[in-house]
Amino acid sequence: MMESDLTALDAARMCKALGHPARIGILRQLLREERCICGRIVEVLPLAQSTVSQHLKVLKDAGLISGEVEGPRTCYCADRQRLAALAAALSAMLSPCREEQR
Amino acid sequence: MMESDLTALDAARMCKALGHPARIGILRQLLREERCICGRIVEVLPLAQSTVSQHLKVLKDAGLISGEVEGPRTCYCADRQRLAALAAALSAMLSPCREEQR
DNA sequence: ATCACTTATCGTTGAATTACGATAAAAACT
DNA sequence: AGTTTTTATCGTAATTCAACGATAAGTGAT
Repeated sequence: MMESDLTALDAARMCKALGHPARIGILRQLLREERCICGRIVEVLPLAQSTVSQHLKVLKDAGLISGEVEGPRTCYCADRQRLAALAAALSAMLSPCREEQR
Repeated sequence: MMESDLTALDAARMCKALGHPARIGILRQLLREERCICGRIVEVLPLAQSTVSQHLKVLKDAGLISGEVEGPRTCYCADRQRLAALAAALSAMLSPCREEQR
């Protein structure tokens, strides 16, 4: 047992965070390059730095990415485990015989 | 090959639709009872009929449920295939060796 | 034809989201 | 100390969302 089940609320929070093309793009980029500084993402996306920073915050608050300060910059990483948990939770919704989830 | 790949935009649209606890609840209910009339969902959720109807529309526009009129009522069904496609798309994001998606 | 029932839509309100530029804050360099 | 670099935060405007009650529109029964 992995104890990574999500509550419906947690799943909703994550989905909400993923519910914007820019944030999907950021997550993609983070998965592609493993580690990314904010500025790198700003390079890739057609958005202002402040906007990207806000999107990063949303993703972080949802637990989909982590960011650690490294000197003057902040290095972001995708949380693959959490993303996997979300995918699993959606799949689990489909299986007919599942125990009640909170 | 199943040709059910999602564009990032489509995935974002679906996630956005799932990004509200009420809509997760509606989808759950629909998966539990297979077919549900709008009124049935109104019974289960603590929301006004008009609000539920709106949420149903959002889910339908995202392609996560379908609804067909049956006389005076409308019968809704979860689109398991689409939900599975979303779960698969999220999982696919995690696998390192994947072809470019649009 | 009228009535009851069911659901979608309209109109409205308040709250949240999205985007941006400007600014602040922290670290590294000269 | 001052400058540069990098990022988070603030303030703001425009848009969208969420919720509700009221209403309309459709069907079926009396």
